[in-house]
Amino acid sequence: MGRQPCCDKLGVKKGPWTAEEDKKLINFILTNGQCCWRAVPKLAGLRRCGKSCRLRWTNYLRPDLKRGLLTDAEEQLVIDLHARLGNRWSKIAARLPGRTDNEIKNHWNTHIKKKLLKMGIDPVTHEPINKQATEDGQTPSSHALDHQMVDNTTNHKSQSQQENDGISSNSEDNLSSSLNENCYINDDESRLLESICDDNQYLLSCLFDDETPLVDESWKFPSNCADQDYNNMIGLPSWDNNTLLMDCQDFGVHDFGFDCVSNIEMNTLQTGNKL
DNA sequence: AAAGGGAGCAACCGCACCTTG
DNA sequence: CCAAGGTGCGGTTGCTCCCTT
Repeated sequence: MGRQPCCDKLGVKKGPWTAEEDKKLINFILTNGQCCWRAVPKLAGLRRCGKSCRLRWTNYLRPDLKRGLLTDAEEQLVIDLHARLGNRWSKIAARLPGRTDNEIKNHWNTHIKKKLLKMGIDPVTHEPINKQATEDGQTPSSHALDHQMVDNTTNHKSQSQQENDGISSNSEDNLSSSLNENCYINDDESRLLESICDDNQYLLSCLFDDETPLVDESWKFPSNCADQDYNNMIGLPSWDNNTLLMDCQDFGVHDFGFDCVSNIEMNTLQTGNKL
């Protein structure tokens, strides 16, 4: 079909974002909200591709992002979800509030993969490597069957269509019911989830509260202790059931009564914006 | 102290899906 | 129904930092 490039390649800057560019993007999003990424660079005065702006915002500038290494509980959750969902990082990220698909993907490739290999577990199939070798050509275990199911939805490009038809949403978004009622989970996994639960009640509630995508949930700044601390840290007041974005769309940045942008910049700079 | 290599991470690329006219 | 534009996702690249020699 010969699609046009997403942006005019000429005069479009690439590479690491500068603090100035970040500031412009944050200011624009907080003032106008997220809409029409293609138009964002022009309106925000950035010589960047709209895609690049979206990526920068969703992965690094969003005020609800957690930074730093994944906790043990988060890591366990990623492993468990990866066993079920495969490399569908966005789906996995949706169940880890404040984490992005890119971050999880990177963490998986750099840390978890190695960890699993060290433990003798195949990071692709989540089967013990030795066991795999002996079971080659034999009837797959129930867990391996899980992966077949996962792979069937992961690898076929019609997967999102299935989701739209409500097929995949049964296997993913209703993960909780799958976990509890279907043979998706064995005793070991059940115990694992329980341990995750003990470690991080919030994460578990996210895992089993599937009605609302967590990526949206994470915008809400719930008033539990951890989030309160986080809000304080980045200088946000605590709001109940309001999304930051909605507020940002309704009011200009300065209507917040605090310098949100500079706080976010601080957050960004503190967390390794290498410039 | 300097060089080389590896690890980690930010960002880009290309493809596929979704939406709209 | 089809084509084109917009968006999101996963894979990959390349830069930077840190550790080892």
